[in-house]
This record gives sequence, structure tokens and C-alpha cells, in this order.
Amino acid sequence: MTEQSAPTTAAGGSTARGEQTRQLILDTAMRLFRERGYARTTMRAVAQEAGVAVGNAYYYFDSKEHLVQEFYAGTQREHREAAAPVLARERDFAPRLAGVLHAGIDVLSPYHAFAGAFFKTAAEPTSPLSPFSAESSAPRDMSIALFREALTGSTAKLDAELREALPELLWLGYMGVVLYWVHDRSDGQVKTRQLIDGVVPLVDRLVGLSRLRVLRPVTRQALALIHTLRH
Amino acid sequence: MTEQSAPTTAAGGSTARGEQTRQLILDTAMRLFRERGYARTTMRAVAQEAGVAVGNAYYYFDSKEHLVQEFYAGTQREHREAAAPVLARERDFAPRLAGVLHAGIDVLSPYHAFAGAFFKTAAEPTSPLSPFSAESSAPRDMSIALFREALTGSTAKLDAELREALPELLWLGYMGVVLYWVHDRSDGQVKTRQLIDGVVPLVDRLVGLSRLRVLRPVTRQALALIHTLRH
DNA sequence: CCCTTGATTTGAACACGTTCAAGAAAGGCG
DNA sequence: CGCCTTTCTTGAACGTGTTCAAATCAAGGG
Repeated sequence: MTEQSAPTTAAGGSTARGEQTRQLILDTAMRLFRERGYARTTMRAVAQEAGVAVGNAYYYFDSKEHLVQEFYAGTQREHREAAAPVLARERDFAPRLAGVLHAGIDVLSPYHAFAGAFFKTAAEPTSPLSPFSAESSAPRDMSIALFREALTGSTAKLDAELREALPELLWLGYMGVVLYWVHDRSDGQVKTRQLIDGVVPLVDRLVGLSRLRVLRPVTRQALALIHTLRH
Repeated sequence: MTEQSAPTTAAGGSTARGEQTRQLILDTAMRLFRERGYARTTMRAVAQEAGVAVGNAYYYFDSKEHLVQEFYAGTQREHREAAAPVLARERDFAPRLAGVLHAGIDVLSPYHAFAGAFFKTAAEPTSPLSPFSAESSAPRDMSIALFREALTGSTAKLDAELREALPELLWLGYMGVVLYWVHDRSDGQVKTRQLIDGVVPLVDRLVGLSRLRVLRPVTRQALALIHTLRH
């Protein structure tokens, strides 16, 4: 509805007058989120620390939650970069998948304390911040592409139809891992690392087994279900 | 911290003085949630419609979100009742599981419009309302018990260790179904019903296959992982 | 140089969730 | 009945996210 109020987000080389102000506010907000957490960071504090009026922050960002969406888009890029080395090095599916998953958690780590607040808004279906929403389709597709690359760049052999559908399933699994990570209270979120290291061999094994005669019907049935649900 | 302010929630036959006031406020809130949705229902409106002061609502409920927790506990009971007939009638695992899942969605149906707000708070790990939190362990355990009954009351044959761990996994899957349902925009949430009807035969099939020689290692590996993560 | 137009910036004002000091009502006890 | 303690009830006040009419600034055009 009120979408055209702020300058284009995606414009790369734009040098509009307020661009630095926008960046200043964003940087300040991210710093305060890290330092104090999401809930204890007030918009007034962000404005004050950035040296602008509170209304000015709302000129560039529709809401406090939209500040978080910028963070979301940012980690997407970082995730890709962090995963690149492993994807360049490894050829087997398992280490490639593990690399991508670990890279994702690596990137998120500094924000573990306030990631709860982030996922809180993400869970709301009506919110444009939901990872399933249409508004989030760009970063989501980029993330899915990352998992597709982990798969297609590997030596894994699998059914063509499964190869098509798997990246999205892997992304869904990644969302599950992140959800686990958000709730992970262990030191340095070690448990999440264990989850990744434990689940990757399983997935790898199942993908390999999916071509077996006994499992073929199950695979087809599952793929048919996904197809049905997609529309 | 401020836990002892309100009268016992779980007390069944308690006839404390304010019990009717408490119920009045709760009923009013639930009605307004259904009518206007969660966000557009203000605490002032709840208080006014219930004919009490706003502070009085906070005497019985620690926060607006805690009103939702009551709803959570309530649906738990209804779920059990709604699933009872199917569990009494069917003996095969698949229809029993399908029955329990459909019953859960049946009970939730009237609240689909504001269920998003419910899951929003549920996703926050620090919130006592999270289905994974210690505070929610009572309703969670009841829900898991329901899935355990669906399994143990059936004729399904399976590995002892898997039989032990499966109910919790089924509950986790149920959480996934509910998450899908929350995001389900199809008419009458038909898609969710299709998801249930499609996924149940798959689970049933996999449970049966889990005793096969080829799958035995995978099963054990998965169970070991779960055991590791549990502590 | 002044005027116009649009982009930016301001801070007071609003609505909401929540808190709290103060009071009212209900028992219990002599 | 009078007094005390506990339970309940009140509504003003606080802090927060958000809005908005007005002020300021930048850049051209005349």
C-alpha cells in the first residue's frame, strides 16, 4: 500500500541525497540490535544515536520490522559468499551441503541474541517479512539457488524429478535448522552444529537410496504430493 | 518472575472469588479475537466489552499474549476430544494418524484468521508461549501423548526404539502441518487437508519400511542423532 | 537574485500495551 | 459490631511504535 514512500532499496549505484542518511540509520540500528537486542532498542534511541529525528527514520523505513528485513537481505549475500569456498573445493554432495548449512549458521552467529525477535516476525504469515511471503521471494530464491548449486555441482546421482524438487526441500530443511538454532541455548550453539553434522549424512544416504527399487514408489509418491500442493 | 500474581490456572474446581471475572474477560477476548483479529483487539476494548477496568484484565492475565496461551491450552483439550472417536474406531496406524491430524485442524479452524498472531509469539524462543518452552511442557506432553496413543493403539509393527521416539517426531510433524495451515490461503484450507492425506500414507509406508535390512542403518543413525541432541 | 518544486527533516501528538499506587470489597476473628 | 488481612478493582500515567502537518533544504528556471 504505502510502498512508494522510500527510495528504491535495490538501486545499487543510486546517489540520492538521503542515501547516506539511510545507511547511517541502518548501521546504527544494526549496532544497537547487536548491543542491546531487538526489544530493548527503541526507535528513539536509534534516531538519537544516528543524530536524526525519529520521524526521519520512518521516512526511510516503513517500520522497525523493516529494519530487520534489511538484515535478512544482507545475510543472504553473506551466506552466499561464506559458502563459496566450500562449493569451489568440494565435489561430494555431503560436504557441500554441510558447508552451505554451516556457512549459514556462521553468518547468523553474531545475531543469535536477537534472532528470536527476527523469527518472531518471520513466523507471521501476513507479514511481508515471512520467508514464505511473496515479498521475500527474491532472497528466498537466492537461498534456494544456493542449495541447488550444492546439489548440481556435486557428483550425486539421482532421479531427475527429485533433482528438480530437492533444492527447495533442502531450503525448507535449512529453515528448520535455523529454527532449531534460534532455540539452541547450548554454548556457542554447538547443538546446532551437531544437528547439521548428524543430519547431512542421513540426507546424503537417503538421496542415494531413493533410486532403490523398494524406495522408488515412496519417492514418486512424495514428489507427487509436493506437486499437488504447489497448485 | 512475577508468576504468583494470578490465581492458579490449572485449578479445576476452584471457586475463588474472581473466577467468573476471569472467565468473562477470557471469553470476551476470545470473541473479539475471532471478530476483529488479534492485532485490532485492544486491551482497552476487551476491558470495556467485559465491563471491567483495563488494569483488572492484567490482574488475571500477565499480558495480552497470555490470553492466547489460554486458547492454546483450551484447544489441546478439544483436540483430544475430537480425536477420541477415530481412535476408538480405527485400528490401522494410517487412519488413526490421519484422524488425529484432521481433528487438530478441525479444532483450530475457527481461529484461522488470527492464528498467525498466535504463531508469531510461539516462534519466539524467549517467550513462555513457545510450544518448545518449559512452560508449555504440560500441553505439549499431552499432545505428544495423543500421538503416542495413535501409534500404540494401532496394529503397526515397528522397532522398539523407533516406537519410543516416534510420537515426539509425529508431534513435530504436526507442528509443521500447523505451520503450513497458518500460511494456507486456500478455500477452507483444503491444501492442508491434502497435505495430511498425502503425508500420512507416506509416513505409514516409511514406518513399515524402517524394519527392512537396507533401511535399518538409516533408522538407527537417525535415532542416534535424536538421542545425541536430546542431551 | 528570487521563486517554485520536490526531497528531506523535524518534533509534537496519537494509540496501544503495560504498570502501579491507591482504594473497595470480602472474609475472618475478637 | 469493629478491626485486620487478603483479594480484587480502578484509572491515571509511562514507554513504545507510528503518524503527520509543518518547516527546512537543494536545485533549477526565470
